Amino acid sequence: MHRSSFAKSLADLKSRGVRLTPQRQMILRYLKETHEHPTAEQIYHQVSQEFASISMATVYNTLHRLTELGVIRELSYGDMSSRYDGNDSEHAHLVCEVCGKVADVPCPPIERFTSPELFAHGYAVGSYRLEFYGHCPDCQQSGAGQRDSELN
Amino acid sequence: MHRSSFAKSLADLKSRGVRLTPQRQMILRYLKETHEHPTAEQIYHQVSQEFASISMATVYNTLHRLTELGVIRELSYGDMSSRYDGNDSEHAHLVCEVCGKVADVPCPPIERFTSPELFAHGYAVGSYRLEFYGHCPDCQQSGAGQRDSELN
DNA sequence: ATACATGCAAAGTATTTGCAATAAA
DNA sequence: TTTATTGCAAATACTTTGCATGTAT
Repeated sequence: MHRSSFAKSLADLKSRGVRLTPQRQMILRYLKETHEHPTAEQIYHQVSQEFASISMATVYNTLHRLTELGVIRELSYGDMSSRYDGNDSEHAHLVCEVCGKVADVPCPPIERFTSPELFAHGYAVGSYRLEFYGHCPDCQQSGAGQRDSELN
Repeated sequence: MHRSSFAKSLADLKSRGVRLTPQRQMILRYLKETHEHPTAEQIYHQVSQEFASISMATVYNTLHRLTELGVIRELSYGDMSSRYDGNDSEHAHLVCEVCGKVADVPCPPIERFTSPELFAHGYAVGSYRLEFYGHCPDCQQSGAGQRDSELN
């Protein structure tokens, strides 16, 4: 038996002296338990059900703080709101350009696609992002495809 | 001698029946000639010098159209405005998280990092994006680092 | 000639901020 | 008790839209 990813992150944050308000715990738990890559809006909606008075400002505050602390990831896109990912292990994403759904895919270790030219620029690289864009199975069959709003 | 990337794209668009207004040509030329990955604002500013009456709406319209046509790429980020890339060949980016500067890096062919799991999801993948985040040489030495606004 | 692009100003959306009230440590 | 976080409302930043005018083909 191993502790949930949520419990692990929580302990980690506590040991780092991060203040753990109920709001933060709920947001973190939700992100660690879902695989949905929700938007701030969806997180707000979800967490509101248990904690009615929470505000969007707190949701955004918390998401930034957790991202900065490295326990979640922010995925930003040009034409839709950012999505948040509780899976902090190394992986890539499959993004549906029609409905916005995001799926996780395993990803080769970073060394696989780093080149000497990369280092030649002298950047101190801390992280990377690999994403594939396309149409998900649902949106391929339903000719027109559902909008970003409907499912995902 | 080979035709400039701009001339090539222009001919390509013409043959595809795309209406080539002076505004569009200027924006496209600028993007094909710079390696700066400018924002919409920067493009507007630059093109305004030759074509004073151009509007932001036209800049955005054009950027979307050109992206859709596949001759440029849009790079969106969470905390700053999108940047546009006239280099339509396969490559990755090095992004400075301090000043926002974006550099091109060669990138292995897509097959190098696709896995069976990727296909198992059934997505029809059309494109991908690979980005490395870190601190550029300039921002590493200048301890505090310049802000997104200053240089890049 | 005509469909499509432009430019303006107004609207929209996502996200951020200031600040007084509140609660975690 | 102290200092960071919350929640509200107002503000900002970026991007999009409606519509009358203009223009590339």
